[in-house]
Amino acid sequence: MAGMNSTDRINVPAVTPITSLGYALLWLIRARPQSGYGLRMVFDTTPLGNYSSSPGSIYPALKNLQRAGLIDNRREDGRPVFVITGNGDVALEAWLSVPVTADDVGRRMDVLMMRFALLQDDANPARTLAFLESMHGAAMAQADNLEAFLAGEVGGSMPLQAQLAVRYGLETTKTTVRWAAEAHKALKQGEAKT
Amino acid sequence: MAGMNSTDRINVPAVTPITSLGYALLWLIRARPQSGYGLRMVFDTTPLGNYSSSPGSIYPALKNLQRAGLIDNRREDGRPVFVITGNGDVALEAWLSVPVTADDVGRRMDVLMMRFALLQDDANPARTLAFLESMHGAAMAQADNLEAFLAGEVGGSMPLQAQLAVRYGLETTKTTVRWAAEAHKALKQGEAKT
DNA sequence: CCAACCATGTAAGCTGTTACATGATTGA
DNA sequence: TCAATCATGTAACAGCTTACATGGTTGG
Repeated sequence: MAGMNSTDRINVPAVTPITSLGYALLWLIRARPQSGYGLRMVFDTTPLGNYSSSPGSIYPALKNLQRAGLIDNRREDGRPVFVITGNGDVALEAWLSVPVTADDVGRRMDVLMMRFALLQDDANPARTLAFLESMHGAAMAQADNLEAFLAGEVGGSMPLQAQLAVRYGLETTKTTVRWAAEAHKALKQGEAKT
Repeated sequence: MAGMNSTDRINVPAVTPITSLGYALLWLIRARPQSGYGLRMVFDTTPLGNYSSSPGSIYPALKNLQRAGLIDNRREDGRPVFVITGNGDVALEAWLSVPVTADDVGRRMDVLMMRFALLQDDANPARTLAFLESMHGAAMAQADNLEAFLAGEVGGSMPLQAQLAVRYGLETTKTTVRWAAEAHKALKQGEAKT
């Protein structure tokens, strides 16, 4: 047993946390069970979150989802397909429902926009509106943060161009506030028509 | 020599390309020669690009700059300081002068804003204006790209919420266009006053 | 003398990417 | 039969981050 340490006998790879790419895959699989190859083709032909369609991205993420018990690998009509499990559905629902934070708005707008796109045709239409409301509130909070920073000790004494750079972040955040309000209105109108 | 392969005798780490963090360090060192610790403190007390002040970020980047011959490690009054070399100055000047592309605007605004902040008090004031003009043009090009995409085959047939997500990118880009124009005006006015 | 600061480093992880390799199936 | 498509995988890298470790110096 010389030279053996605790990791030597562990051959079961750990389940790492599900990433945004993982949730995108989960959503696609729930919408239509398909193979890894099929999923890659989806990423190839649509601008889904800007993720790469290369195997090095997709397959490791699928392995991880499977290890986490969120998807299953079956064979239908001789073709391999991934299907979502009960746990997978629960996890996806939970992720889609997480409230938006000011930090999200400041640093992960790309992920938020992907979540918004995945909420398309959601079983519970109110959830999309709740998402936009949450985002609207978080963006306003983030705008307050940035304004407070600029008015404060540190922000106010920065060189002009550093201040202008922060001001750009503020303008972008305000754009987010406006967009969330407009998207909310657009969806509510579409809803009323039904 | 059994078991030996070509990598066994290579102990000189390769010089990897200089990253945006590297250029930020280079700029700070040029402004004032100082130790790695001193640089960390700068990242600690200012929001420089949102980089971490942790040693795991700074020291490897400094090593790389040194390997590339862009900085030197000296000792002044018994204290260690990094100083910029002639090559370092050339590399920094070149990086600060690179034209802005539409892709930069779409995906690396954080880096562009850091560059803008580093142009503060530049030896050549016209360069800052040129940067903003370049950014303005690139942002307009990017806005055209997004509008063309939405009007086109693929974009037009996407689900509503995916379209709204792209539209968010468009609004953000338009904000960039406006900001660049306003910053340009602000800096020209400040220049005229002198 | 010892807490606080100065100074530098490594290991592991995160969340992907590009590039390469491999084989099965299938329709023309 | 052979090119195209279907299907899955690994290795290496990118550009950081967090967490941990390690010592020297210095002022009170």
